[in-house]
Amino acid sequence: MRVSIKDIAREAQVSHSTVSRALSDSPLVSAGTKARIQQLAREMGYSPDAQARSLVMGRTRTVGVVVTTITDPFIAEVVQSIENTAYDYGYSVILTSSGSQSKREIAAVEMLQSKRVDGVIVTSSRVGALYQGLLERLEVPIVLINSHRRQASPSTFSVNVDNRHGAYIATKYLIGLQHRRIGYVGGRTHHSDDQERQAGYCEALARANIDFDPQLMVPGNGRASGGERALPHLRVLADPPTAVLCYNDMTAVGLMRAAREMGIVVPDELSVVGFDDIPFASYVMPSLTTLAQPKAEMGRMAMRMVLSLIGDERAENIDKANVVVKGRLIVRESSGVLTHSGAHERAVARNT
Amino acid sequence: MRVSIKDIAREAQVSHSTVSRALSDSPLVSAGTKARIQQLAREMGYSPDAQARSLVMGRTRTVGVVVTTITDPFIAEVVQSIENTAYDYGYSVILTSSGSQSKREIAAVEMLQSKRVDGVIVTSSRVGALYQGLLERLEVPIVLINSHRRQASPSTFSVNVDNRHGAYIATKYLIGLQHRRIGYVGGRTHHSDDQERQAGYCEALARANIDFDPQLMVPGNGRASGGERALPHLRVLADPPTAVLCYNDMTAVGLMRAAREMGIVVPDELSVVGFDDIPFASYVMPSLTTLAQPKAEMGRMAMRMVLSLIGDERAENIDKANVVVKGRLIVRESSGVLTHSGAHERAVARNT
DNA sequence: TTGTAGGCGTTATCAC
DNA sequence: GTGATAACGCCTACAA
Repeated sequence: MRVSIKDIAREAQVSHSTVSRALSDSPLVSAGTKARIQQLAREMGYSPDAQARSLVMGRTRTVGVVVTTITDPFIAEVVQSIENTAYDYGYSVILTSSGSQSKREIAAVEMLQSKRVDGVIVTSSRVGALYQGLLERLEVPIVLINSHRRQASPSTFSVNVDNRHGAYIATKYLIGLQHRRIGYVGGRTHHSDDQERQAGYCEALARANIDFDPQLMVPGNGRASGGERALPHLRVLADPPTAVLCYNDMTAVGLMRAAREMGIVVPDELSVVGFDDIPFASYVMPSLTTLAQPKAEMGRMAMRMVLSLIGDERAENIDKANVVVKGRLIVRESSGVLTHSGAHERAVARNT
Repeated sequence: MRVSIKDIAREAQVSHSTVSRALSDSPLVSAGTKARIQQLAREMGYSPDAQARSLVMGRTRTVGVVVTTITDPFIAEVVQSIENTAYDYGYSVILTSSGSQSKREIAAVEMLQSKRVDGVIVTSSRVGALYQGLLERLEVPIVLINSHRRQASPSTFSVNVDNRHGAYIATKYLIGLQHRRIGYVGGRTHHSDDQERQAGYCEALARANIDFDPQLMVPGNGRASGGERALPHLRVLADPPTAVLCYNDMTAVGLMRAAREMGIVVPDELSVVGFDDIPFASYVMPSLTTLAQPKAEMGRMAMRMVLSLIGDERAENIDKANVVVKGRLIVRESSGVLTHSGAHERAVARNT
């Protein structure tokens, strides 16, 4: 049988309210009985029932985290940071994944509502009108990480990477390496982050007086297969690109795989730059130059923003706003100065 | 204000018990009032309070999942499968990560106990005596995935990959490719899964009448850095290995990176085999031959085993046991038949 | 300093 | 069929 404060009360010959006070370290209990009760509670293996407490307190100290899939390495890092931060503040995390299916999005929101979470964090989703409406009906703070949404709302805030800036920096870097024919392989079209990255890419070209060539911009899908399929479209051009910026690292990885199969040497013949800096970016070969998103920081900020919106004093100095954080370029091996040497010479040279 | 069954009762001019019955679709309510109440509940935006319900029902329909870190791609896949299965059965998941710190392990168990989870799944942890004792005090079913534990206990079951068999298969495969000098780069020493994989490796050698050479077995740490550091130790040997089995994929990836830096061509000069089949195994270059663990199946089994142990009728046909599942070898590019050709010829040949 | 009583939102057991 | 009433485990006025 599970032991409750009543059981302790009986054992200690006091009322259950005294036990409750003693266990919450209230000053309204004599030091003696307090110590005695706390000791007893330990001995009896008492564990407070969070549900009963929440029922009367009106707070669960629980947040819901909604992801598309936790197997996405970017999302996993963000979630890890959310969980760590939640732990620091005495909160726990209910994890739900939607697989981008609206049926599961709906189920997730309903379940989080029934569980009476104090706040919700949504990561990397396209938040449709229906979904957003659902979320807002929860009447708890909502923080969206890298998620596009229709419109602002009083209780919904966001933490986003500066997509435009990131793509701008990355493209500018490639231009600095003398590249003039720079491709862009996108994510899913109509996703706002893809569009923003496109915009940053175009802006960098424009500032360097490089004509934008729509042929150099091909769509992907945010996964490796997108990059893999994109490369042939670029190589078939009369004047193919010498460098490619990819929507994200997985796209870049797929593109590099295609390059290898086509016998194109990266970075000698083609520079490749990704976006995200997933852990694997440094382990692919060649290792991937990429625009790193501050994933841990974003998770931490989102969690603290939720706390702040809930009214937790410990996080009151946190911005309650739509925060935009800047990424930074991490230069690795997949990018290099434009050269005119062929692959063959290079490969031989490397092995002598 | 949040709407409760009392609010609906007032509005519908019935007692709150009738509302409760109507909403749970009890046959003890007339079809008319039932429909009326359900309609009203929808209009008023009613959401049942899971905590209040759990309080009286004695079940939360929630399971706790304890991981070391969700950023481990193997763990992420397992957790995703757990979450999917939980969703299928109407359960939700509380995620906690311990970072292998006993302080956080303790906190996690306490929190899960307070939250009154119906069961717990622990992934890829070394479950120390203290930790296991703590878990068992929860008095709920516990299922360990790939986690070593001291001893059996009535409510604690496990789902494990057959480490010995997996390493045996992988090593046998390399022997079949004519390799005779085969190295093994371990995980953290004293982890039982590492020891079991070692045993499988040794067994395969023994059956092929290949002498076991302790010099060919070097420790790692389960991460890329372990593989990276291990390779030099192997190459410095008088008779270095022509193939290496690694404790896991990350170790293999690190080892391949070291190989590249040392100018060793995989698989021409060195065959590399991993263990796990993390998603990236197929994207590293060369792609990694590895022993795949059935991650989705393991997550699903663990979750269903919990349900079965809880007494959920829908999962009653599930084994309540210490299940061992077999992995299967996935041959990719990082392994090949032993040859005596040098790197130079090969590399040139490839680029012509 | 301690005890009594009420209530949080449910479900369940009785009567009627 | 429906409605009181109690109970789940906890917190918190209010009373003593």
